[in-house]
Formats: sequence, structure tokens, C-alpha cells
Amino acid sequence: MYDYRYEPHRIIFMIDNKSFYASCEALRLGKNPMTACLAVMSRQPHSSFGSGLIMAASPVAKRKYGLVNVMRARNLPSKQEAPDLELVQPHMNLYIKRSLEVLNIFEKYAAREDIHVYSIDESMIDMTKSWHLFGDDPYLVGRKIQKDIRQTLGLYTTCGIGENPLLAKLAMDISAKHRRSMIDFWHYIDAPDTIWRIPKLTDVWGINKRTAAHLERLGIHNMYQLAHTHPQILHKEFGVIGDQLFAMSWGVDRSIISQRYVPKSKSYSNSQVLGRDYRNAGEIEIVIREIGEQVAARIRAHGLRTSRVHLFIGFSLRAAGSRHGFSVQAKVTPTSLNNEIVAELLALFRRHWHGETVREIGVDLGGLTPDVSQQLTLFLSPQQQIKLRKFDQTVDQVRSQYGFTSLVKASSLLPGGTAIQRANLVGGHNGGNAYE
DNA sequence: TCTGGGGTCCTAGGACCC
DNA sequence: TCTGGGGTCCTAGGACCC
Repeated sequence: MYDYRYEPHRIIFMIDNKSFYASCEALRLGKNPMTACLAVMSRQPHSSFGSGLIMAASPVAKRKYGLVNVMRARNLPSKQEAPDLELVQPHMNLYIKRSLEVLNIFEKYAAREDIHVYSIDESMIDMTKSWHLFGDDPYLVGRKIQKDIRQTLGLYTTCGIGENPLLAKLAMDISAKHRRSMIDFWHYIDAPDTIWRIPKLTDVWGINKRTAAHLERLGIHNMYQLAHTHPQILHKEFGVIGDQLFAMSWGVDRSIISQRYVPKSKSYSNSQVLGRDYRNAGEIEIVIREIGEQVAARIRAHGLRTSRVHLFIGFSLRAAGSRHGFSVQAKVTPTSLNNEIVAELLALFRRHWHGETVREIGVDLGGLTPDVSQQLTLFLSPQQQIKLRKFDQTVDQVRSQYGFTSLVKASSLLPGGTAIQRANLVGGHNGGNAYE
């Protein structure tokens, strides 16, 4: 048995909003999230029939009609088969607002530095220092927070509690989500009855198909077997991921939430699956420019410059050839200028594209540094550079005040441009109004 | 099956340097 | 010549998460 004496023994809450988007929609329509039968469907205008995406489904819709998240609209039951299933458009801005409201509630129970927002609907709270202020047992405190959120916002949450973040996450994913009580507490010493009994490797956070298949090849079919495999073998097969897999099988995780982890590399990206196949270089380049300028505006808004420009092009599956696309990057002199960023993207595109039919385009700007000093270049006078900066900044300002479409490049009006259609989207989905 | 979007981490292998 | 070795940086691609 593992000696857990020197592992952290904290009280970590992992709280997840049950069917978050679908619940926000149910409440918006004056319904109860647990009894409403609805799904949130995102559809791009001008895309082919049946191409909609189910972003979220309410618990009843999942149970009654077998809906799953990120399901294609064409797989939905028909109107006759599911007469009471309601399909609604996403309202991304509303979800963002609700998410912040949930965060406000968490801040009543713990210091901001002890809260880690993991995603729009999941947060981790280190309650070690504060749980006893709210009850006699962490379990009861968890229920109290759940009740608070339900009474204040109408949202239902599931809560995993653990002695470290990993145990809390597993308690939530594996157990709390499926219990009527919607809460569970996992301790190190329970590993044989909890972690080792997880039925499928892919149920575990961090293990997906590929890793599971690799483990299966080694004769490891469950967490018990993983925990009883020599760590050296795992290290040889998986590198540092192997070390991590072994630690996970014993519930070991030494990260501390208040010690903010600073990611080595941060980047901003936008990508889109095009509504149809693009074959013409000019049309493809319009979209590359649009996406490039969109990401460039984002880094400017954060006061950053990029030193690594990355272009991803995905080919249409119908396109012949073995390449399914390409993904290339180039180091550049740090810049936040539309012109320079787009020029580099187009150069990358022209160098690597050989006429294939394109269906997906993505731009990622990385190697970010604060946009403070002016980098001199050989090609432009400082005055010209300052002028370009001013121009980009002015456009950014007008757009933030009057909306993206208040100022649009003429090229975006040409066939192929997608920026205008997508101007009101948030994360590629309908933004709606936060106050609807 | 055919096409959602945003993000991070890890690794292998090549280039280059001493 | 049947030729050293280590370190670092960089790119492409894989894997996973929500």
C-alpha cells in the first residue's frame, strides 16, 4: 500500500454546473433545468442541412431520448419520435454572465486565490482554510454551496470533494455526477474502492482512446492493473505522462491551487470549419486574413505582441491525397500589427498549399510578450510603423464601441469572406444578449 | 459520419553550435 | 575514416481537456 503520510491532505471542492448551457436556457424560458426537455443547438447560417451541433442537452433530454453533448443534429430523433424535445439557439453571452455569477457565490466561501476556474462550468476551490467556517463537515459545506447556487441562480451543481485536486475531480466525474445526492468525497485510503473500481480507463480524466489503447497493448485494462504496473515500465512507454498515469492510479496529485501554475506557453487562436469547400486561393486567403486580424485584435486587446505565428489548414475529406491538412509556424520579430501578422500567414499558406480543397482554417499567435517598446525594423521607418499601429488601434476602438461590422475590410464582402456572418458569434456560436 | 471552437502539454527529430 | 558528444533551439504532430 502507498504511504500517503507525506501527501497533501487538503479539502478541495470540484464543482460542476449540471448541463450548464441547457440549464441556463431552461431558466431563461422559465423552466426547471431538471424537468425541462431541451437541447441547445448551434447552427451556422448557410451551412448544409443537418449540420447543426448539439452543444448541450438537459438531463431529461439525455435520459429520455439518448441525447449526448457534441452530437450532430442529423442524429436527433424526429419531431414525431420526440414531440416534447425543444431545440433552442445558444446564448453564449448569457452563459458567460451566469458563470461569473457562480464565481461570485464561490467567493463567499473562499479567497479568490483559492479558486481555480477550470472552464466555463467547472471550478476547483481549495476549502482547506475556510470550510470549518461554514459547517461541521466538508460534506455539509458542499451541500450548502450547492443549495446557495440553486436558490440564488436556479442552477444545479455536482460537487466532488477530495484531499487533492485530482481526487476531487475524479470524485465529481466518476461518482457525484451519477448520484442522486450529486456530491461525494474521495480520500486517499479509499483508492481500492474508488479509483481502482472505475470501470473503463477512458472514464478517467486525462485518459482518452489513444492512451487507453496503448495501455491495453501493455496488458493494462483498468486502474487496479495500472497501479500495480512497475512505474519504470510506464515511464519507458509514456515518458513523463507515464509517471503521471501511475500517480493518478494511486490518487496522488501534489498541486496546490493558491500556487498559481504559470503556463509555459500561452497563445491565442481562432479557427473555423468553413460552410463549404474552398478551392480558390483568393477565397481561402480572405478567410486567413479575417481570422488573422481577429486574433491580432485579441492580442492587442491584451497588450501583447506575438513572436510565433501559426497557421493550420485542414483539407476537405473529399479531397484526394494523403495529407489531411498542414500545420506550420514561423518565428517572427515580435509584432501586434495586422499587416505583418497577415503577411506571415499568407507566406506560410503560399509555401505549403498545393491546390488542395480546404475545409478548415485556424490561426494561433504564440510566443507572447508585453507590447511595450517599439521594435525597429529594416523595412519600415519608425513613423510608418507608428502610423500602422495607430490605424489598427483606431479600428479596434471603433469596433469595440460600435461592433465589428461598423468597419469591415472590402475584401470581407467578396465571396468566401466569413467575418461579417460570424461577427456576433462568441466562440463560434450565437452570442445573443446577456440579459435575455 | 463529416466537419464546432479554444486551449495546453509533450515528444521526436532536425539544425546548429561548441 | 568504418568519424564525438552534448546542449539548445525549433518545428510538426500527437494527445487531451471542456
